Amino acid sequence: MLQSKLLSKTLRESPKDEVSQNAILLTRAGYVDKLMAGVYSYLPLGLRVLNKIKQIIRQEMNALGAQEILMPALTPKEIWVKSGNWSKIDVLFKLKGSGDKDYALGATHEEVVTPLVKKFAASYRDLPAAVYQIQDKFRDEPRAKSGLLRGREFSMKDLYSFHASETDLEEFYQKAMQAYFNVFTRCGLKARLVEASGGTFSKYSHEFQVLTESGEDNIVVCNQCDFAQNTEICSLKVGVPCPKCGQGVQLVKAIEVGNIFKLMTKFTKAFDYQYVDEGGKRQPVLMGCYGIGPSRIMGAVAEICQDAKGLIWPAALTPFHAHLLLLDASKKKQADQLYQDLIAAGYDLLYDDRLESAGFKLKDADLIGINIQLIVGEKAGDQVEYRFRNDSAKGKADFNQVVKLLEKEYVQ
RNA sequence: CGGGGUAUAGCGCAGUUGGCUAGCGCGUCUGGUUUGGGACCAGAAGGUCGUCGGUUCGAAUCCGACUACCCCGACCA
Repeated sequence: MLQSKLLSKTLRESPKDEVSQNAILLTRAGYVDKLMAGVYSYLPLGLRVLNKIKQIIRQEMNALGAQEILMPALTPKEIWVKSGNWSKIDVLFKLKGSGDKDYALGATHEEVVTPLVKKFAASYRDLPAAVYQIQDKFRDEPRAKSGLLRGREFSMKDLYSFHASETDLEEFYQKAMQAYFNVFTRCGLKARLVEASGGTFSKYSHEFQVLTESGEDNIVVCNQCDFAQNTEICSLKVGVPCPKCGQGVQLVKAIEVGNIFKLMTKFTKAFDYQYVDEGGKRQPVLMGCYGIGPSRIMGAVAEICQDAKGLIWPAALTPFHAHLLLLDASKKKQADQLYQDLIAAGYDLLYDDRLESAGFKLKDADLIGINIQLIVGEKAGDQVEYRFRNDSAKGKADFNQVVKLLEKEYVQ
């Protein structure tokens, strides 16, 4: 991709109406554009990152044996009334269509998925069943804030599992938990499993929290063991002994990036979903649900992976494998050739071919934060200078060495 | 939904004891000189001053209402 053609423009100054770091940096670097409070457009750079996150999630969900589907975002009032959530979910976006018909925009999809799976998985032979989708969710938050972290429309991967027995649900729940850890690790985040309330769903749930000062959630954690609880259910005071290992607990801030629940029969009862067992008897179906917010992961990574110069994308999420910078116009042929050759070798490059000063391009590249910078200029002669944005390595290399470098970083 | 703040060109801002043609920086366009850490010179385009109403000879400026956005809180399937 030629940067001269890329639809985005970096901003020297922070947008006036953003305070959160993720919104400031993603806006300044040209990844997103705010349409209204809590609602963002993803520009080409931002969409690439978002898609990489979604792809990682897809791989982990597929490995779990879940099948990807896509449900509608526009839903009829009736299903929400049936579950009781028409009045219980206060952030539900409700709207009227012609003929005065009531609709809701999907804030979650139990109401759609439960009757859906019921149609196709009526026998014990069909269970367990697990389906997921990646779709935008709509929640009428009383106060959207913190950039991508709390929006009114945001990307969500929601997985639902259906089981014939509690042990089967438990087994899947554990596997899903591991898959979630895999997702966060691959996205460059250290997530912590935290016990939390289940909201209107179930008594307790597990959240995946990324510890950072810029988080919105308060959690009580033990540094010695894996004990962690959200303050919404935790009554422990700072410094008191950990109920699990006896060491002192502390209060920290965190960003919630995932949440899993055992719903048991809450929705299968509401939608009268039972399966037929080996003996021909009808039995209750047990259900679990598992959510991850790709856009929130993007916000969390932007919040954490940055320095004074700009963003620093982890290798797995970088919008392009490398950012090629032409700093000396007289070497355009060399840079063009490198660009063509690396594309031919299968890599995604952003090529800064603009007629801008060297300093301008270097500043821009640091702000955008692509994992590796490849610089063609006078310093490296016929070679190319490479630099990892996270400062882990830099040097000079010829074409073959650059290919090896990229291979090592991106091809496993 | 309570409290606080903001609203002037694409972005960031100045201008407000009411006054003539609403400015500055960045960005954009034209020409020229530049090119290793956001270059320089010359010229140009770009504005219903958030919206509606009021006061006035005259409103970006004063008054009222509304809207949007940000922050704190409440809320958070």
